Amino acid sequence: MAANILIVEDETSILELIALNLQQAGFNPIRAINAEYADNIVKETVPDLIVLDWMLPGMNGIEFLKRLRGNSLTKKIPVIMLTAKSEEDNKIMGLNAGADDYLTKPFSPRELVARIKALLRGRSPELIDEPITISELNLNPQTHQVQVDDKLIKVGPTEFKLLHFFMKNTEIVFSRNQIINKIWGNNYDVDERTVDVHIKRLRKNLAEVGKNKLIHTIRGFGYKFSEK
Amino acid sequence: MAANILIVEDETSILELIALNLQQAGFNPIRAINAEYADNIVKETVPDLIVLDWMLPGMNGIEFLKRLRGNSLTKKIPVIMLTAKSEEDNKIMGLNAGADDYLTKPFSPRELVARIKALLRGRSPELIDEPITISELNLNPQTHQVQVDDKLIKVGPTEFKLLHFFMKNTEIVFSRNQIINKIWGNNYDVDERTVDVHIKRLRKNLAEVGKNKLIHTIRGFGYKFSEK
DNA sequence: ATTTATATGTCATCTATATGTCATTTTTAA
DNA sequence: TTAAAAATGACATATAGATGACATATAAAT
Repeated sequence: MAANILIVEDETSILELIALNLQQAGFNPIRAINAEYADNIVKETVPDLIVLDWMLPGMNGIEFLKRLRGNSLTKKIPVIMLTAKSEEDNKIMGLNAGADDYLTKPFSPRELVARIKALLRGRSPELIDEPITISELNLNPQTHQVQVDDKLIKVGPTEFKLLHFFMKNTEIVFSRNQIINKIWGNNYDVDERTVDVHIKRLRKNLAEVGKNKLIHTIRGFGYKFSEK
Repeated sequence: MAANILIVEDETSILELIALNLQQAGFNPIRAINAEYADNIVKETVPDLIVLDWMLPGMNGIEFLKRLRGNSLTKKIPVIMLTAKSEEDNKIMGLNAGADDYLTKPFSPRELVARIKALLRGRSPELIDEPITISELNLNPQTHQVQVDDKLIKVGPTEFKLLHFFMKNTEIVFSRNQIINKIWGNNYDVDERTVDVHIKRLRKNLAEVGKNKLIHTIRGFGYKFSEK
């Protein structure tokens, strides 16, 4: 569920520093110590954002970036470039090559996280855990609360995940299998009917505040969360 | 943990005076003798607050301020403007440009510190280690005491840190790993279950004054401190 | 330096809550 | 009216969290 962020950085101390901070900020860091390695990772799982060091052994950052931009699958991934202070001029080259933002070393991890959030907010807001309100129903991932006005609603762990997922993806119909993959994970083996049961439980919870109608059954296809 | 405060002031005597006083007040002062220099610093580490002189050589204070407000990352940093008495009219301009407070020279360092605290209290209370009281439970980091009314509560070292952390970050759910990182430090290797044990000990301590309910278990996610 | 007290982290056990499945009932669309 | 799909209630099981005990580590006192 958390955004996958690929970090391409050859200095392992910095790599770890970044990874740790991203983890703390609720992201899922993926480490790569050079561009070749990163390239392989990208082929397997397209990350949601890339933090890319300018100076890398072998294929350098710019080259890797150009490659990313040349492929339709990876063309749109937001990229933040890391440059050393002395290479300041490179930032122009970096931005020209298609970087979305850049940061000069040394930088504060806090700022990096802030910039990542800023970029993700623009591109894929569903990946940052911000509070969501839909027809007075408010879900706050930080406080782990669901409420209407000031009335708190008790919701079990799985139901919470389910509701969060729905509220991040309103109006879209999901099959039971899609829901299982999103909530339980890809290689999890649960019965399709189990989804029905959790939907039922969630509806029961929401019924306390009269919001159970937000979850719609699409007969033959699955479920969707909709205001309409 | 101490708040980073950027001071932008061209007269080094005043700069040092301010820096000294902030240090004494437990803040971490960062010095800049002009706006260009300050700009570079801000790019590296976003400070928690800026003390900005109005009259500066080169780019003046207002210009710098406008620049700050134009960037989403720095937009929200509280800024205190310093103006000379003769420039009193400028305070209006300063506030228009987005300053959060202003102070006319000569000012007492004590007053500056007070205003800084006031601003931080509103924006990021976790940065000033002041006593915190939440539903009658009072924690004082200076005296290292926890009490309700006048009744002192005995709390072990780890439990104290834990409680302090929770009281600075109320309502937010933290995973056991996040708690470990915050309390034990980043590269410390303790079992996740250990958190449970310390939570239990803290609850036991708080139970003496009936405040154990302030710590909530969020099944499957972690713990949070909440009045609700 | 030695003793004493206090705090720490881990483990095994107990308890509460959540989970997934199934059988049954109800709803829906043709 | 009927067949398929979805809703529901019940239940056995799994899992996460609470707790008490203990051996060890750390700090304080002598």
